[in-house]
Amino acid sequence: MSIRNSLLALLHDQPRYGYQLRAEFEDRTGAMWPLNIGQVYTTLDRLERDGLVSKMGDDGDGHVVYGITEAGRMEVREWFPAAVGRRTPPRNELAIKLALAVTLPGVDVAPVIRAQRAASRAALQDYTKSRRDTVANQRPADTAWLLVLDSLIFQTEAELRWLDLCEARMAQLQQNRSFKSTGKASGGETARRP
Amino acid sequence: MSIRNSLLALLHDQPRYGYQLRAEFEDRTGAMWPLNIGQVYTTLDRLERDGLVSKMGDDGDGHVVYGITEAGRMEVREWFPAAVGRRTPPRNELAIKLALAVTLPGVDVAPVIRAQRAASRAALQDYTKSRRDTVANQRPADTAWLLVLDSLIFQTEAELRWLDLCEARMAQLQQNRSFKSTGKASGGETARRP
DNA sequence: ACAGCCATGTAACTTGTTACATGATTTT
DNA sequence: AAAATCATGTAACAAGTTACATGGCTGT
Repeated sequence: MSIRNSLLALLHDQPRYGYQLRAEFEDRTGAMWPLNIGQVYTTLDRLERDGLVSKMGDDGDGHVVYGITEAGRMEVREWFPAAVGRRTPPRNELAIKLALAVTLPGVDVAPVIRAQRAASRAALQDYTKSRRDTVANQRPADTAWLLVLDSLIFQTEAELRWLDLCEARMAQLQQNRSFKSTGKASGGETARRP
Repeated sequence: MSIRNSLLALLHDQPRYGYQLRAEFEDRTGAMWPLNIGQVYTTLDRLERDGLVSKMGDDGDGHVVYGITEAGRMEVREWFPAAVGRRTPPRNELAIKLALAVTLPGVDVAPVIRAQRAASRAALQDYTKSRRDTVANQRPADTAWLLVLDSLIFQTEAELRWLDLCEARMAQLQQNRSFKSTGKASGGETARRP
């Protein structure tokens, strides 16, 4: 849905053609989420099918220019203020993976956490470096790209903190098991089988 | 990919049938990401097509039980320690939306941020409440569900902090524009047109 | 008898990805 | 002349969602 809505928002601003749409999108997101050009054309087809955009013919340079329709404008006006991801947040593959790792027997959780932490740390460093470089350039046009970078940084930091918590929780569990095996059952370990 | 890998991981533990797979998945993720039963069957078909699982026939109760193959086991052993989302992180719809909102003329950013903040705050409260309830129950079986909740909480907190930053950045930009219009150009606003 | 859950599936659909074909224009 | 980039598209595919059909079994 992101791409569809993004292209629509760009066309809400002004009519554009396929290649332009990709360039504008990647300008704003700093090419963090590269947009395949094929995707642009198929999405434009679908938007046209749904009556949200329409071919406006040539622009003099032979480009196939699309314009937004009234129905499309309405969609954009609804999209922007509509909060995202309220109902069911998008599936978090990392969270799912660790949830399975800690509950399935025979999976060694520690290396999973370690590998992810290394990757997340590397990503965070990359983002931070990009941020330094971007700020150094001092180009006000990069406002959007900076926001995207900040979002990625915040997210990754949260991920790292969560990984720490996972590790600590696992250690705690191990300890609890030790206590139990030495006779000191913890309060939470009430028997539940009849 | 999450679902496919999750089902495979569950079958790596032991053979199961469709309904069971959904139940096990939702047990572990606390039904935060509900799994449509139809999806389970189509995914099993694809896994079988790819030679990662195979029908093991009946289990005595008439259930269609699937088992994992050697190829499937290898996939699972690769999946767990493989870090997630390194290359291109999954598209963040909120980040994209705000990046477009701040760069497209004619979009009022403030209400977009406000609406999202309200929604995120509400979500955070829900998660926090669920967490309190779950901890109160003191059932050790909920370890995975707690981790998932913590992940959601961390993520949402990061989102809220990021929204604050966006708002501050916007205010700053406004101020810069005022300065400029009163003749005091800021350092970052170097002219770039030839 | 009927409602509701367990259980297995199928069909049609959406968004998004990848690979390929084709030709024009620009750069080296 | 060759290579790269601009530009438009198509075909095949993957993952996931939704709605529907079907039948057995259980509890009221």
